[in-house]
Amino acid sequence: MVRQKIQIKKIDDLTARQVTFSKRRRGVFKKAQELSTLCDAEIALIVFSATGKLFQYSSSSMMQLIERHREGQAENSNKLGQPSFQLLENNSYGILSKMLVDKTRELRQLKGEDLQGLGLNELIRLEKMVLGGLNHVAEAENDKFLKEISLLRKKESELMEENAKLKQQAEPLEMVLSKAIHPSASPIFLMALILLSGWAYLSTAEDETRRLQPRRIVVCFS
Amino acid sequence: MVRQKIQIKKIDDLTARQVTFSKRRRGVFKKAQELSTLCDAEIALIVFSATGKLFQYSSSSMMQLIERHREGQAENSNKLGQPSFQLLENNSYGILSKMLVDKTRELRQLKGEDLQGLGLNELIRLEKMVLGGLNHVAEAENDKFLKEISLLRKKESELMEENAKLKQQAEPLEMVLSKAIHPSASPIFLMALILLSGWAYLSTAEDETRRLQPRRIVVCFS
DNA sequence: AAAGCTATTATTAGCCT
DNA sequence: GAGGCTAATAATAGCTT
Repeated sequence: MVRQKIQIKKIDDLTARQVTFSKRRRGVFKKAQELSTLCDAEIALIVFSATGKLFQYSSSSMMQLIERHREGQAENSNKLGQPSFQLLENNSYGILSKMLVDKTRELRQLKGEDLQGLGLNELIRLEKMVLGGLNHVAEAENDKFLKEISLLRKKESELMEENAKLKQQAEPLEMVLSKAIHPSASPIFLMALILLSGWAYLSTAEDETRRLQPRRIVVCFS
Repeated sequence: MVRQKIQIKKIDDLTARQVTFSKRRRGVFKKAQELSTLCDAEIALIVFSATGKLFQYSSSSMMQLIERHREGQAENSNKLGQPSFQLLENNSYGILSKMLVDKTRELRQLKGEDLQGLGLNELIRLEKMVLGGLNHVAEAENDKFLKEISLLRKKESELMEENAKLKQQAEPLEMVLSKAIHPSASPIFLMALILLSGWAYLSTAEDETRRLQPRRIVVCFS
């Protein structure tokens, strides 16, 4: 921004990084305050330095703003109002249950998003026609763009896969909890499930590809 | 700050206030992001417009940052969770424990990735110098690229936040497990709780639509 | 209402003390 | 390290479309 333009990436030199942190932190806080005053907005700004020190600004009460933010986030949630949800809300598993509901909603929204390309290939071809072989800079740039996009898409795909895995891990817990607190669950019934599940897990977990197609299990007790 | 210096007080004209809000909001968010990237700081920024609309930015997970802020404020360093985790690793709850360990490792690797830009701005400027104003196609293409990249980065950020949230779900799981080793808990009940999780997973994972409506189970003993 | 355009002010990177 | 300086970039107020 000054004597020389800098690129926005982590500053290597520790001293320079600390100086920049101190200067820019003041700048951001000032901008936040100005925005709040000029436009009658409510703002909360929390900054942790790399060393873990906390700096904060809020136009009114930080707690109030955080609470309002939490409410705003949860605003869209209750459509899955499962019967078990009501049951869980007033007991010790309420927090966990609520988190699961929120997560489920977010995943549904995520899946609804359109992840397709935007006709980039068409534009690339058109550009090549116009430029011929003369513009090497543009081509290098395109490569850079395409690599970045490819990287981001790969990352996105990995993240979605991870999300799916995490989701699969988490959801059984919800079911477990709702069942676990049911007063009529018999210890013998649960023991039977222990035997079932232990065997089923061991017999499928060794192979990732089999996990999504568990063996069909037939168990007879006599 | 421009054509004429303004004083920092609430802007009277509604339209002007909205325009300024939109412009300056972008500015503050950009500054926050730059500070986070340049100085390796963790930042959460929550903005409510005068009309109550929520805008937010966070360098990692908003929930994590708010939680960290709350802890920092309370100054209650309770360091819970770690002891119980340690305990779990060597006991009979190995399956669940292993799932947690794996997930934690994956998330740590994910966080270690470098998500910074790749000097695209440098290339863009160079291209503009070479092409002058003649090549409108290339500029349209760049916009397209940049929008795609921006979209992907936004998506990536959302996914990472989601992952962080999913990770946080696991923490209650730890609490469940720490309760599991509480002397007053029934071993049979807790074993059932844990292993049923594995069973429920296997019995529903094959079908996305059935996941929230697990199969009805009938077990007969005689 | 939203997007683009400058003239101006605001911010700040690299130095220096 | 903290604070000050200044050239240079970044942000943006007031317009226009």
